[in-house]
Amino acid sequence: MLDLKFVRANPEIVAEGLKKRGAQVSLAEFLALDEKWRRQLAEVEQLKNRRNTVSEEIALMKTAGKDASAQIADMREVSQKIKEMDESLKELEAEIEQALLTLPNLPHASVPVGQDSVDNPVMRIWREPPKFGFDPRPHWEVAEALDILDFERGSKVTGARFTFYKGLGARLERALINFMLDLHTGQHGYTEIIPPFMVNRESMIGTGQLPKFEEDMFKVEKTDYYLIPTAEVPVTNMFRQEVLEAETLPIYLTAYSACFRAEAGAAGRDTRGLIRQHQFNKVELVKFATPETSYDELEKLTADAEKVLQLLELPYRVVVLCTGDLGFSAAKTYDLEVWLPSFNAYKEISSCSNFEDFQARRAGIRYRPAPKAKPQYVHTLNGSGVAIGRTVSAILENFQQEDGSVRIPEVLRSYMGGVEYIRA
RNA sequence: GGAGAAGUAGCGAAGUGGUCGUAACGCGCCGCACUCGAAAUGCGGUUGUCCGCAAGGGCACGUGGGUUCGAAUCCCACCUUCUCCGCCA
Repeated sequence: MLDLKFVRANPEIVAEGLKKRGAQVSLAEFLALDEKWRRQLAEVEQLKNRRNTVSEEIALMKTAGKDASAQIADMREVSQKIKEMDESLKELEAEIEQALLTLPNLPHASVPVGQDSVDNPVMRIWREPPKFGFDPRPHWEVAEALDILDFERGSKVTGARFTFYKGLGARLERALINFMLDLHTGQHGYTEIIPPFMVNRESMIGTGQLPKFEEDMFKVEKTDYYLIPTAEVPVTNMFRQEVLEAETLPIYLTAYSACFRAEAGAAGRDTRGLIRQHQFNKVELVKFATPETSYDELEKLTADAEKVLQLLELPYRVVVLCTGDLGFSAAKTYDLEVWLPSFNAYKEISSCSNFEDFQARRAGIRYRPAPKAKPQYVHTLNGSGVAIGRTVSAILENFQQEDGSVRIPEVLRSYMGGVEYIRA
């Protein structure tokens, strides 16, 4: 959420930022609404002041044994007026709140202006894509030949975009989760979290999934709960409506969770394989930082995610999302894209963002810069560290052998019970 | 799921219709004094937020409603925690 005061004072800066994203927003209407609200607020507060003063007088008169019926009758009218005005004020507030909640974050100055993913500049490339002496197969074919993924039964038991992992396939998924958590906790200084996989509506608003993207979520019937689309939601909301002590920052948390996405609008895209599932596993990185350090922290967080791919020997590149491709809540985002031979392209496997105070303002996450100082909003960051299902895909495709077996990267073997190759 | 109890500042806790919710009292924390220094002791300070150029106001006692001239206090609904029972991995 943008700062109302900032929007009020700098409408042209806000309008420009939103335009760079390609968002069509009329600020004039919004500002008029705000103006109206402030006018009414001043008016009703004056009435409340009068009510408070006179009520005190009534109390004094009563204890003195005097008749206060004239004042009481007077206040009855004032109170009625206040009630009416409070109601209309509440409606105005709700309108402003709604407008504010549906405005996306402003891009950081360093974010390149562009329309869509085609305009995302490539920052760096790690390892060239592999060359095969044979026709490499897509991961779903590799996996079915090895009997480690069962897409058909997933569809039967649940529906499209659900999958059974089996044998060494399941083992590989579990190995990756453990490897990544061990790396981030052991080498990168993160504290491990296992969060709830369902959250309430407040939390979804806190990180920016709601109110705009309801269709992308799975909602649990008869409750206020949503299945989490990423551990970012519960982990960031851990400190919702709290004031953190400055010396505790930065906070580094890493969490494994299953993630659930309705994938509305994705019909027909990536229908085969593990790339686009309704349920997938992910190890997430979340940081809470001061505004002064948050962009350094973003670089470090991205490096932490990259380390996973490097140790797994997977070729990848890093792009910076241009203004038009930036997510709703993010001020700046780096995407890590892993090479997938079956796509003959790089595919997103991690998205690392600095949200600045956008989420913190929604969720009320603050810190006290100094012992006596006013609380300030923290900056929140997160990134996949990394998506597990897509990593499995990348391993199956990049490390497949001509005989159909798949080489397990060195670093994973101890997690795989010493297995070096998955064979049929 | 059933029965009971409770939610007030960083923590404990008082207040049960008006005369001070920047909230008694205690702990903690900050400053000062005393001291070579510390401890102990004494004195002072210690919520957040909104509107306003300011002066100055408004709001908040789990949350949301209601009653009243006036609600932490009375009424209703909900949330959370605790105790007991039931069920359960």
